[in-house]
Amino acid sequence: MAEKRLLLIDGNSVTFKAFFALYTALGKFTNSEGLHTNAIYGFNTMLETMLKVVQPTHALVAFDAGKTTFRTKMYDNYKGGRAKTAPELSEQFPYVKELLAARGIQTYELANYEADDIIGTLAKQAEEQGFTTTIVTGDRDLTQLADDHTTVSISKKGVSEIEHYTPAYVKEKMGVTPAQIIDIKGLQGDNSDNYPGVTGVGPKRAVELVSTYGSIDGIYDHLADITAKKLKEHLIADHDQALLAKQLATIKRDAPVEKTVSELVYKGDDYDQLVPFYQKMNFNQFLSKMSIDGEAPTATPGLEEVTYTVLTADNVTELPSFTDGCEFYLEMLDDNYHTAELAGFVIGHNDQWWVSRDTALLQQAPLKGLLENADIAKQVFDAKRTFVALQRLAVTLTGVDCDLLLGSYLLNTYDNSNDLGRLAMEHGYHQVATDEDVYGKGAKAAIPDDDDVFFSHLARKARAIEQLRPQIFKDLADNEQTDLYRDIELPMAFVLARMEVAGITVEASELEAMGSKFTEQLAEIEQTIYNEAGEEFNIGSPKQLGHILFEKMGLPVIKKTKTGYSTAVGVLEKLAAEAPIAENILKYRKIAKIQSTYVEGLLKVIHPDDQKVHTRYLQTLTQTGRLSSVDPNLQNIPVRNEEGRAIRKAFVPSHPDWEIFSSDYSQIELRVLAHMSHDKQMQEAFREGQDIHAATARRIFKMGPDEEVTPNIRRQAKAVNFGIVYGISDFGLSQNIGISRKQAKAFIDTYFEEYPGVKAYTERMVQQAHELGYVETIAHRRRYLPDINSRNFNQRSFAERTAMNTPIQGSAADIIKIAMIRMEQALKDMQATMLLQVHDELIFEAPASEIDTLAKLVPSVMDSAIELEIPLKVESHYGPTWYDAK
DNA sequence: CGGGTCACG
DNA sequence: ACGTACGTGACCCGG
Repeated sequence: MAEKRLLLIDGNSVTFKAFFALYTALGKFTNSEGLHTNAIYGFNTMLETMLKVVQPTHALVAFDAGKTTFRTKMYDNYKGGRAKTAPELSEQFPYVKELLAARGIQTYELANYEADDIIGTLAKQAEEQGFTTTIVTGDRDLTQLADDHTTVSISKKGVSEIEHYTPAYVKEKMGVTPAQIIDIKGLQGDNSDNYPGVTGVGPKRAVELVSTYGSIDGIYDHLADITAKKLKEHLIADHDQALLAKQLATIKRDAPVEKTVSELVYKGDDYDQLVPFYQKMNFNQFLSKMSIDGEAPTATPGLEEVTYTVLTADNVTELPSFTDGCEFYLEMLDDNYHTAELAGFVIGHNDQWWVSRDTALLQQAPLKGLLENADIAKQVFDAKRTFVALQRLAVTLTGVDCDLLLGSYLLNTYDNSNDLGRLAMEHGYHQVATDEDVYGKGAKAAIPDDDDVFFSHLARKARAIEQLRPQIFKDLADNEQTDLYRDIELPMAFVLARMEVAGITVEASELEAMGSKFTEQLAEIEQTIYNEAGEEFNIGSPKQLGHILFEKMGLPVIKKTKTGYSTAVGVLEKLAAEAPIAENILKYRKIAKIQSTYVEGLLKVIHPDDQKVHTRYLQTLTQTGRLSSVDPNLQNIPVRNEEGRAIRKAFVPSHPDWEIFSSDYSQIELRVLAHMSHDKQMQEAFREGQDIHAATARRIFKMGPDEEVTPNIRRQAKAVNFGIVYGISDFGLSQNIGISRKQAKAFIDTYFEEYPGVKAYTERMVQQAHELGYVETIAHRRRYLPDINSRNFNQRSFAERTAMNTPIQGSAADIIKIAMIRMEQALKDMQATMLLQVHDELIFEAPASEIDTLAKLVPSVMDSAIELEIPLKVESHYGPTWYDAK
């Protein structure tokens, strides 16, 4: 007999999961009638995966019937206190059922019972009839149903990420058998279902108790063996609660389900229903997938045909003049556009496309003129990348109107894929493949030899830019982000491009000299460490190091990581008092880091032609609006300790008798906080030019006017200020400055009393995040915080801290970006060149003769970039190397 | 390819 | 009861 495979899905749970997994894209998932479709889409994605993996012969999706069940009769507050289901979600349930009907899968619900109980009951029947069963849910409680013939698949974060629980995996992951899950639940209760277990027992303790005594009954049989006094008291006091909780957690295996397993035959897709359904939902991707699989004769094809003309030296002059603007895309396989081979390009408009592999054509008329003509609007994807690459051909891209990547990132910081095909998909446009699909991935990635494959892909990219542009601009306008896009981010792209192209000179000889010195030092320390350890081992391996320190030498274990012993700085510093080896390891680590990352790392990326390094600033990556820097990262060159700082001696001007000049904002984040919070006290401190950390110390420690602020007290106040900016928690602060949590809480409370405006600000940001789902910077940069309503404490807390921090960090990023754009203008008649940005600092090179001018000009541009309620302060330094510009 | 560690603001 | 400071990137190890 053929194998019988049953697929059982918890419809409510999976729909919920899908809804929240695609929550940030909620706005993108609507059909033409305004119905939200993200949960339906996510559900179907999950379903596709499961159908493929399980290949079921039978299937059913169970739903909850209503609010009252036999459990609410047992316990009034069962699932009480739950937030009402969002209407955007509840409207989707009927369509999930319609989808399932079209896919040939039955649905079922039963009054007084939850979906779990239907599943438990049918799984039991199936077991008796020799089925192999797969249960799909988002709820870990169902792992209690795992057995030799039943796997429980839990959809994790995303809808496509699925974890399969067999009994062995349950044991490994949760530390108990499937049958013991209910005992765990009995002890710890369930917050989301709103019932308590035993006071003081969390997951850790519950697992410990259950694995020792087997079950709740086992624990109460051996109460005498339990020595922890408090625990025992709680166990005794909460016995009834524990038994009730266990009962509530137990899934029924004998619910009065009127269906039998044999009735659940999976019929497969009904195209007459499914195709119109997908069309109604606007699920173009699922539609095209059907046709690729060759299953549905009526569906639209995967990708629409695209026509194009191949450009050559002969016909290039026949190009139109594009007075209405044009789309342009320059293809490179490698990320690093400073060096990547230029593989081809596409240009066109109104769905008329011209393509070529011959990028030399771009250097000739009419293309060069067109690209350099400010009056011909260009629509591109990643303007900075395109600009820098064209600059290598001596073509200066001018007149960019739309950068699809930049616009998309501003709308939603998560929509920042460097792959046009992927990004288009995130906006619901499916008529262009991803680069991975066309070019392949990893080492095997290559531009196709087949002209039609390559050119069609290019033409589709240009068409995607043309099609998506109106929507992006409309959405930006709706979000009041047009100014941010037009006046800050788009000009910023070209400022950054020119900084990247300029590069900064690094003296290889200086690095090499340092390198040989470090090599010697490392060899010496290495020997000392081997002697102290009594054997040779790899000091760079935390695993081997942990073995030596804590097993062989028997040093006390101070902290553990997920995988073993922690050997982080804090731990080694504590050990240093009793073991000199710890001190030496710290020394070794410090030098090894400088050597590998900065000496060797930088030497590898110095360009042989010009002795410079050319970083790439990622403008569409961070969630706050900051830049990041890669290949190499020039935003984390050492400065805090002397050995590392010496690396900066290798960064020099590119001409003799020039200097490195640097200006940085002083306390910009706290000033932004003082501005945004309107806090009177904090503003006063800044207006009077006080040392803000000392002023804070006076306030939170209630010091008299004559009392001296000692360095230690100031350090503590500084940590509190930082904490506030990061979105404070008493735990975090206590860890940072080594005080008790209680003391930390007292500090924070006093801080908020002294700076009530700051307190109101933090509360306002968290509230806004709850109400609108996002927070904003001064320039309307937006960050969505989907986890702000999470029932997971950790996720929610993180989102809350982020809600406080992002407007501050992000507004500081807005400010320096404005300054950079104005700076470039201000420098246009000077030789001085802006080279680097390090978040609150700008670095230039300039002839010595221009330094006096710069020393006035740069701070004035920077501190007037934006008008705040308090002044901005800028400090400047210069010298013959970056090291000296301090 | 993820985790640990450490460099920066 | 939960278990955290915010934002990044590069290197090394080991599976």
